[in-house]
Amino acid sequence: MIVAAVATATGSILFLLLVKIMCSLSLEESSDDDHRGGVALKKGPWTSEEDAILAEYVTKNGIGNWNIVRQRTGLARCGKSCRLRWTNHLRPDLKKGAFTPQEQSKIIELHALMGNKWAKMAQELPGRTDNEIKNFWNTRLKKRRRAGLPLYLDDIKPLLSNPQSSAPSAYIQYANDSNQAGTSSSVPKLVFNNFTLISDNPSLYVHPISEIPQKNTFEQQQQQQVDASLASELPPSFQSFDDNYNDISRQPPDPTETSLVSELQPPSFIPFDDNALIKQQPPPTETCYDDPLFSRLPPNNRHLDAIPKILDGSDHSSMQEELLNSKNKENLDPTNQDVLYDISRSEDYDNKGENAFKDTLFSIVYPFIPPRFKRRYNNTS
DNA sequence: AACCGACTCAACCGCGGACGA
DNA sequence: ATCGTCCGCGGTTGAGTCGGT
Repeated sequence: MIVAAVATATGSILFLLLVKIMCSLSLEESSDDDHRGGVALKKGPWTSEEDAILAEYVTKNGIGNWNIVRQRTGLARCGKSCRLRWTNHLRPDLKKGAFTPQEQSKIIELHALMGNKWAKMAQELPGRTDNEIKNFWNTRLKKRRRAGLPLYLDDIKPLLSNPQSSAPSAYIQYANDSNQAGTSSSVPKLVFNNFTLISDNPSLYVHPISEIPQKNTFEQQQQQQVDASLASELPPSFQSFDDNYNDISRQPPDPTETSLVSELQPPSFIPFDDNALIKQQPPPTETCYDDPLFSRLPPNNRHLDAIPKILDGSDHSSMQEELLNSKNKENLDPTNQDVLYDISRSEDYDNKGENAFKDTLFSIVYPFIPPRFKRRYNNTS
């Protein structure tokens, strides 16, 4: 009997303790909100009536102390839900509709600088919410990952602030820079030395190896038929390289190589989307080539180290030598030369190894790889 | 017309920082 | 120093929509 009474009392105490703990937990915001003050709180989409109540309250009382909104208005919504609804939908300064191309470019640029800092990014895009930006980015991320496309110039992003690079393609400008005085922004700005984004063309990225066209047999046959007519339309860099290559190796071509000529055509892409860029400064003059600091190709030629990674590794030294001696390296786009220069001088190159920059390097260097090496790449990939 | 998968986006969740008692 | 509350952030979910079959 006594034992039973003790057991009952102990059980009651434990029960009361449990109830107390449950009650205290229900008052914490993190577990919020379903039953605050004994009233079941509503979840899910807001109705226009709820919107009107909340908007009227905020208009009269201003924002802040969201948890008393329910008490004052009778809304069956928690404070967090009210704040979210106001900031993301009811604020009068919100911009509705899809992101403009300018805004998309800005988001891409900001994400390259600060990562998933949606709220910070939203500060740079007036009228846009962090939620909108986050959704936009995640959608874009999903699409481009599926397509095997890079998100931005990711591989060279670490270079942008590389203090050792004396001739960077771009740098990060902070709000307290002298020439930024007067701006209220606290977010650093990405500044390109020689180029600026055309705002309605957000497709600025380096094409990865995966975008190099992989022709099937039928397409190869078709390609062979049109190769001759296309040859005269090749970009100058390809034509001049082929001329140069022919100058170097005048011996009769190997018949097996001849059959592969159509595979050796330059890829149908431009290493950089030139349409996305406007040149602000004229290309460097020829005298630049003589200046080791501003060599049109990286002086230490580290970019060439990435190439054997893609090839079979047996003949890369001769290919490097050929590339180095190639007269037409002047045809390399000045911007790409800057990128290569930065990459070759980057500490990140040492830290991450060549794989981190492989795609970027290869897309730039590809047009300058002799055809026979391209064939080797095609066979081994 | 029905179904299905992809996509969009509003809303929720959990966490952590700030701040006052 | 500790606790409770508020607030904001980033990640995730799920309902609705759209387009293709």
